Amino acid sequence: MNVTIKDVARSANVSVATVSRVLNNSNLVSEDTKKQVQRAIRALKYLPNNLGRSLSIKRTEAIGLILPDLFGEFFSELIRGVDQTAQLHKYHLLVSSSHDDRKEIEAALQMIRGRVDGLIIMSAYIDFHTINKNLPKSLPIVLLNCRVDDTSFDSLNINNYDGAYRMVSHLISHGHKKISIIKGPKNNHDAEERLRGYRQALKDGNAEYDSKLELLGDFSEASGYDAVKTMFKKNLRPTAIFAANDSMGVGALSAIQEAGIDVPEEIALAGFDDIPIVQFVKPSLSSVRVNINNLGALAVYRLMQAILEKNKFIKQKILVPVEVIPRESCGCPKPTRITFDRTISNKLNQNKH
Amino acid sequence: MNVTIKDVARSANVSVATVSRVLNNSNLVSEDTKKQVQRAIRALKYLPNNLGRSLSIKRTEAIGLILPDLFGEFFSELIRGVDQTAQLHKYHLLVSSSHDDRKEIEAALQMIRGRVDGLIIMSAYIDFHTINKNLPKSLPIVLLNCRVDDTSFDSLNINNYDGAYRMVSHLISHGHKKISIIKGPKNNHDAEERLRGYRQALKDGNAEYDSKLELLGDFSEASGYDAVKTMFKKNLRPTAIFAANDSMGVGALSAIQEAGIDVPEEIALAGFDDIPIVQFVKPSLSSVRVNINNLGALAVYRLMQAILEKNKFIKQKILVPVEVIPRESCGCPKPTRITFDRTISNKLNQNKH
DNA sequence: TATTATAATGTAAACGGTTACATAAGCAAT
DNA sequence: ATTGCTTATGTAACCGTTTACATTATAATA
Repeated sequence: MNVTIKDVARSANVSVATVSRVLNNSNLVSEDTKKQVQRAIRALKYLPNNLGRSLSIKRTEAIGLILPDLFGEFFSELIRGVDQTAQLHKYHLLVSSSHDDRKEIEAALQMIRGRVDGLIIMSAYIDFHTINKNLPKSLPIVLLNCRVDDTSFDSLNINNYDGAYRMVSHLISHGHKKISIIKGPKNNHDAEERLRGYRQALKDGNAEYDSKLELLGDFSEASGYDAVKTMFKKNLRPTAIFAANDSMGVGALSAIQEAGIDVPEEIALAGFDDIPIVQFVKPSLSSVRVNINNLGALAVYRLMQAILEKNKFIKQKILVPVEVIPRESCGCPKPTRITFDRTISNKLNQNKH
Repeated sequence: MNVTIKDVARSANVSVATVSRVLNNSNLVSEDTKKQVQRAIRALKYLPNNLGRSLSIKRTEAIGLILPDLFGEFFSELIRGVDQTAQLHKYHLLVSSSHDDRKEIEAALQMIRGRVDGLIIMSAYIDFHTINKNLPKSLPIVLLNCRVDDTSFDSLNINNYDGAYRMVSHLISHGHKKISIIKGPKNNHDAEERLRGYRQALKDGNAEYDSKLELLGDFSEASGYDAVKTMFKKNLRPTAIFAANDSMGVGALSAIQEAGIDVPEEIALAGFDDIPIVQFVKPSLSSVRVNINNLGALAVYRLMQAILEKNKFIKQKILVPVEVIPRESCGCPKPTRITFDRTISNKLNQNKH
């Protein structure tokens, strides 16, 4: 059906080996022959098939990224960071997303297997057993923000605990003693760690602990909005609220303002992730900055090490540091606007041209 | 190195054909033999290699999605829509992003070629020639939001022109005669179409046309903010501003409010895309709703048709309709909150379990 | 001139699967 | 006993590349 290397060889009156050499810029082929082959390639509109090539050289020159069903800017930032870094290493990226239960993730692992030279996995449902059952021992893997205990995998985790701890401590330093949290979704590792940081900060800061102050949320704007509405309905009145991510923080802000309550005078507010939008709401939202782009870049960097050094690669568990960004919503003065990573990366892109 | 089908065959004392039959649930193999083979598979921890399989059956059971340099919520929504629909058809998705010039997109096409059974392409830089040079004639393709003139490709486009036209007409119906636009990035097809709609609406509505009212932007929050700051500095005072996307709309809102000017009383404001956040800013932002999730789903649907019906698939150019959502920022009363697609799709997901 | 090194090309065996076709065994019908 | 059908299995070609090794031609050296 499609034209193959054999057709080219026949048409150019050479062997397939010679055609292959031309394709791979081998210097073991004479100028005349090379021209002749290239003519045939053009004439037949020949396009090499990657499958055959990969099978033969046992490399795909691609890495895989397995993601849960996530939404918002985190997702695109992460993919961008991963893709850009992969391209830097002359690797291509294959993303497979929306895997939110064990079956789906197993299916994803099975399909990606053989198509990539290494794999970055971000999933709440991944574990030693699932990986070992579905992936060859020899495939380099980096786990991203996974719940991982043993040292058999290289792993990268955002220091969610530390970020939450420091942000809540910051609220306490403003004098708050009654601080609510709007929690993230059940079964989400990030959410759990942020909750843990919140609790520890309360304890260490001698602030009030009350399980009623722990409001339910699922990381969406709407859930943050609803959490606050429900809170008011129950006549709960914390002096500060820590939203486990910015989307919920923005939703919460909207609900507080609708109730005619001033932020930060009557209720202080803080979020997590530092998505671009939080600098543009009124008042600007204090948040915990996670450099998602860098996170993706770092994951690829580790993976490339693992692929290249194969046997002598040393697995690590890395905690990626975060940064508290105080803004108006917690009672701090408005800081100068931060330049986005995006802007920086765009500039880098432009330099490439 | 890795264990192959041959190793399994040897270990189970059968031929590779029999092992293959077991793997593919052929009913041409006796129960006893099947058990024996399965035992060997488990014992050797055999994992079939997709490359070999795909090469042999000439199908990959995967589709590709080629994207420009992505940021913001648009892309996560799109990827989700595409992935979910692909999974529905038992297909897997390979995403390749960050292709913002001709060279990069050619590299992407070359790498993805052979690894997928069909391709969805979204790019400002794609054209007939690039596709024909880098992809086999036989590969089914759907173009998404590309600048496409001829009918040689199946294509899907958001009706940007119509959305902008109707939103600006809506502003005019509020009595505005002096309406600014914050434009999107150069060379962006969406941005161009939205600008075209803006201009035509001004003309048809007998509103003032002045090229000074066309402010520069690049779809980022910061650019919307800066556009308005610059506008004030130049003492330009339109009574309404149409931001070519919501991110810029939010940035613009922030700048207007910092100047102590009331929205919508003194300046009305509207955006485009209807990202979730716009319902939660004060005042809520009027916008043009694009059902991105559906857009992705529709693209996959068309592609699956093209893959399955191969020869008898009829190429179309489809314009995806959009919806004007008036909110407070243009002077309309605040509508009831819309349920997100996300929420709907999550519910669908839950039903799957 | 005979020998050896080098350069250009070809042959054929991988890579890891699937599958058309061949074969063999068992059984029922003639 | 022969024939034909069904079921289970094996053999080997094929998918589209790369590449180790073999071969040949050409030039340099003894």
